Amino acid sequence: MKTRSSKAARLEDVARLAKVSTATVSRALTLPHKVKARTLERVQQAASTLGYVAHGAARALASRRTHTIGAVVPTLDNAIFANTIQALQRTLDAAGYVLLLASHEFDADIEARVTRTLIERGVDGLVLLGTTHHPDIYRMLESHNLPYVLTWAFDESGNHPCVGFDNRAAGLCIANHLLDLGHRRFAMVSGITAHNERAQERLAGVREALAARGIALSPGQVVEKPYTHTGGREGLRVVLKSGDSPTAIICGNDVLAIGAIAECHAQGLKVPDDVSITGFDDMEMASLMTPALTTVRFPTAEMGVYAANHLLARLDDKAVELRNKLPTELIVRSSTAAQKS
Amino acid sequence: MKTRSSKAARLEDVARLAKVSTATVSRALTLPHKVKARTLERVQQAASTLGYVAHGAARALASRRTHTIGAVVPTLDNAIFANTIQALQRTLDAAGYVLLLASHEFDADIEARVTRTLIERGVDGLVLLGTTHHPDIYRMLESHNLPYVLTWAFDESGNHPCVGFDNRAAGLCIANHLLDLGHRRFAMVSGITAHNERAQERLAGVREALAARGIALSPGQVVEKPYTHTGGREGLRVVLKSGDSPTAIICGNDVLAIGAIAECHAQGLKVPDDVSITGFDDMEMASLMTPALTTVRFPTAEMGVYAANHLLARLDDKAVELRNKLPTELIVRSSTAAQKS
DNA sequence: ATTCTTCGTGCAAGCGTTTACATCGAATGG
DNA sequence: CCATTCGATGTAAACGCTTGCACGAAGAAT
Repeated sequence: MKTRSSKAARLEDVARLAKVSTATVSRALTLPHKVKARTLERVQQAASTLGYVAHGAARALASRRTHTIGAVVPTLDNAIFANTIQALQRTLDAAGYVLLLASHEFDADIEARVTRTLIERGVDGLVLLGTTHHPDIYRMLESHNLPYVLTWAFDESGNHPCVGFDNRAAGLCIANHLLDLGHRRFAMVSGITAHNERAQERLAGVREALAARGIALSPGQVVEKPYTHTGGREGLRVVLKSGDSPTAIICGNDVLAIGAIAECHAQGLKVPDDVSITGFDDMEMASLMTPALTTVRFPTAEMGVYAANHLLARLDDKAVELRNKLPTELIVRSSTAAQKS
Repeated sequence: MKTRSSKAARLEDVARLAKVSTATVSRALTLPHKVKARTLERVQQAASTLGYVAHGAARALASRRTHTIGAVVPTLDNAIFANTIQALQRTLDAAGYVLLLASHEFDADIEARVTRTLIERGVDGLVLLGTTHHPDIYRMLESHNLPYVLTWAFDESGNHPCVGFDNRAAGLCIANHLLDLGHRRFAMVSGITAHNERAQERLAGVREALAARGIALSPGQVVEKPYTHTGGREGLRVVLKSGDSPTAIICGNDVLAIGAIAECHAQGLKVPDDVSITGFDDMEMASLMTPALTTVRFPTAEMGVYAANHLLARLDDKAVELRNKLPTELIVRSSTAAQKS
């Protein structure tokens, strides 16, 4: 309350102080090479003494660009998408763009609502996660002619720009690893598969690998739980109770696996001596825990970088490939072991 | 490219279709009770058939409100601030506000830059983390007359609205716990204290508790590392090499502690038999690991909720208390034990 | 010198909303 | 019945910036 900052400075105030027109100030601030060096200096001086901060809304309205990219992710609760978001952030920031983030807790209606909010906020482009989305979302994207890119899944239909990996192959891969170790009694603590093709695909991949060796997963051997530590603990309890006493438990991601291992410890089960446990993702924690987690590494950061660059290129009217499938990698650590006789 | 959505619909288009003025459409959409039921219905019908999405920038320019709150946090890399952000998000969302998030990786200049960007984006309010900020930041806040609130620290000076807790008391508390267990040889793997009063205060609290029992922390017994798992591992190696063979190692937060424990395992040290380790925060992971982590619980989610409500109240011209100090709690688990012999 | 460019700048028309204020018809009160 | 009030709607002026266009000056080409 010391200074009587009656009002924040506007472009006009800067113009007056620098003795030029508002047009020149605008150009000096956004296209510095378009004004003479001396003028530029005067304007910058004026702007700085007034503490001028541009009015984004006015700018957006006039220029029809917000330099904002929106991202809609299922959750911010845990670290699952942290790498991707972080990489997205950094890459956009380096290009002068800001990331607007929204989450929907795996609810399709909320997803549609927050996506709409982002569009309303005027994002120049949108990053979506997965391929399964409310039809309204695709409708809005189209009617606003908004660049977007799907991540964390590869759209086989070819209808959408995307950067992802093969979730099914990942499922195949981890199941084969366990089969090769001699395991024959399996259970899976999957994520919720409804409206989530990533979870569906991983489960399908697991089933496919097992089927190839003549093993089927009965309903009692598959349990769906939210991607939380608690989900992992509960899931483990359920499959243990089912009575098939599995020797290998495939979890839908690392978070579930961490919960499952914690529950094993709580129940006095040794991992991997009594039971092998796997995850998906290879978040940092996977390598730090005891036992360290066997998992499939996903290209989380790469997807963020690619998504950002893809959007930036399109906003710059540059040509870009529309789809990008990145590799995954089996990471064998100490939470899996050969089945003992 | 199927539909020739030449342009997104504007207010005027809706007005024409509903046979009313743009003013009425605007009112129907934002103050439904101000228009007659029949008109309202016509407008809604028209808006929906046109797939109308309001133009946020135009709206913001005219109404001088963006319904956006900005938050500037040190990092999104790990889960440290996840709870607070999540709670903030949810609370704002419930009130029709959107959260705009930015991070600065513990760099004061970047912090000033992104804060400026947020203000430029027209946030109606700002959530900052900690009390130590670039003077430019406080200057901009004032000149724009922007409501803000500091979190994760309690501003003893009383100059700033804040919601936080006593970091020094937390340090005192954990150190006393270890002293009570009989430990006398200490080390601390602190976060980077530069420009970070939270880290400074925790360290100061620890020093104070030790001093009360006649123990001092020599320079070799304190190492500063970034708040990462890797930082924890490296920090542990350093204090181990210092030759004082501490029996208790206080880490600056849970992330550091998790890294430190992983490094202990890697080196064949038993926790807590050979060395006791503690964190700060009580993130979910702390209770899941083996051994489960002794730590001080911070009111992370509560701060998010409070910060949101504080800002919402001020934006609504309601009275609110300006400062709120929340309690912390010592959580004793199995990473600490009495010092043997 | 004269004409043609090029460069730097100013003028002013939007950009799509919101919101005082004006207007008008209907309801109310005397 | 007339005056008054009130509720619903329309009119039009902002909101603060960008940008196409026009213009004059200075340099380049002839």
